[in-house]
Amino acid sequence: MCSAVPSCGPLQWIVTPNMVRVRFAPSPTGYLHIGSARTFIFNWLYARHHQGTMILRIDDTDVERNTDASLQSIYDGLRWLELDWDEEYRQSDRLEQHKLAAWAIFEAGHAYRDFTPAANSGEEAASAGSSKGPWLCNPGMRELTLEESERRAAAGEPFVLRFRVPRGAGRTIAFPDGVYGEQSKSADDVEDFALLRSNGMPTYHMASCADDAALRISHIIRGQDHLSNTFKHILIFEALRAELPNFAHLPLLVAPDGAKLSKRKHGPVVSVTTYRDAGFLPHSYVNFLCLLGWSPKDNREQMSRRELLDAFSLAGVNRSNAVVNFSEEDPIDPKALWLNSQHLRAWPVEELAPRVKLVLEAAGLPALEPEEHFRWVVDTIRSRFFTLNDFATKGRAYFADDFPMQSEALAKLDAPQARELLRELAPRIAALPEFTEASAEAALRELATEKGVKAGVLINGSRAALTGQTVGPSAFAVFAALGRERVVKRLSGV
RNA sequence: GUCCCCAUCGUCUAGCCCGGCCUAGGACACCGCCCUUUCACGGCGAUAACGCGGGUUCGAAUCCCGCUGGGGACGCCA
Repeated sequence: MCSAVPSCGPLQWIVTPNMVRVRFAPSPTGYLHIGSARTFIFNWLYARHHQGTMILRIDDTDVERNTDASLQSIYDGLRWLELDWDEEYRQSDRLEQHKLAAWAIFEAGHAYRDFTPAANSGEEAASAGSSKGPWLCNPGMRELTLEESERRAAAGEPFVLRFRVPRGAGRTIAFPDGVYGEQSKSADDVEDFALLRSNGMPTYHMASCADDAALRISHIIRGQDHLSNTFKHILIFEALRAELPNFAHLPLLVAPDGAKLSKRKHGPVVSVTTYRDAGFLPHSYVNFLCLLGWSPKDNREQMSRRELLDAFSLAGVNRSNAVVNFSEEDPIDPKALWLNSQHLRAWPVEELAPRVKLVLEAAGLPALEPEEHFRWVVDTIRSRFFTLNDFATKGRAYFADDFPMQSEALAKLDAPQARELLRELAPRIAALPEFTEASAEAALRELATEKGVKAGVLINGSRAALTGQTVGPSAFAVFAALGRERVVKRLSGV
């Protein structure tokens, strides 16, 4: 099992079987994004597969943009997906350690104060996109003597603390990526990034690395958008004299136009709540997300949680971005829907029933009594449904007396004699000594024979009259599902 | 612009590392047929891809180079 994971050597595996520690570190600045959810899932799968520890770390250092609602949406989303974690941290609780770490880097000579006013720095950054070439550092600041730096700081001049990237020495920063393989970049191409802002607060790079080191994260598994940041992070780990974690980057989830999924551009398709509200089974959505950028390599698609856990490995993660196939008209990826229908059919009915009940409740519909009967109905109608919501919409006639009549159903009833025959069937059903699928069928066929019509007229007519639809289970199963009282009432009312 | 990454059916992917078993496999969607006195499920079938150009080789989807295309990073955001 271990051989599939290059970053986990056999010796390490034998000696310290429990040392895998991974983390998911969202910033609470928006609702839970499906890309973030997928990152959580891959980390979680990795942790659980290796009997490791899953850590949730809230990266809330951006005080301006943090919201409680967003934090809540992260918890809600993860809980809905039935995902769990073993340890939880709040980055803001660890501010002092991050600052200390930054100053330790300064003390060691790997950082310097940059007194360039924020506005100028911003202009530099803005113009870096033009023909002037990449921005590496603000002029003059790297070379400031320690004395002058101390003097200006003591005088109260604001500054940002920047990492002094080793340059001009031909230094190459390299690391093996668990997904992308050997990575390397010349230090000459890495800019002097900030460690502390002018208000003294640590930046993301600083806080993140300090925490990853302090929490002894063994594997950093995150989106590919961090691949180029990793070179900076390695520099920080080194300056901190911390052991380097293993890195693995995940291909990004993109829109059909190839662009990174974003809340602004793509709206609700990026929020996990959309899929919850659409009536997805949590596990089926997890399953779908797993298939975006990962494959068990053996053609399996519909997989249980156990199967996912057993099959997961970084070796199965591919390198190209995955398109979430949605459109303006339909925000849901057809494959996600199909996968959901498969799980809906395969799920043990006793576990499915309570979920259906919740959906019915939300739609103001009562579940059926007794429980045994309710389960039987759920089981007989589910093979035509794709989401939980379908039980309340397409399946409304099974739970309520007010349901829409489709035009196709109306057409069946308008067939010659159809209404008369159905109205005649009603008292016969009512008079049955025992009401079962079989007895109802016998009564119906008897009537058809008496009147010399094809049984199909009555069978299809009944389904139409009873459910308002031409789509559905065997008409006799519909009889049994509705119960004698409703059947008689609906038939006589055509 | 600089740096990094990626490139198989419309979409998700297998195959690529360790060239030949690939006239490129599976799945979704679409279409057709079978099953079904309905519809769905299920079964069967059809359409559909190795971005381009050079090498290397007896042989390349697989290895090398270039091009093109796409993505990402380049903030006192995370």
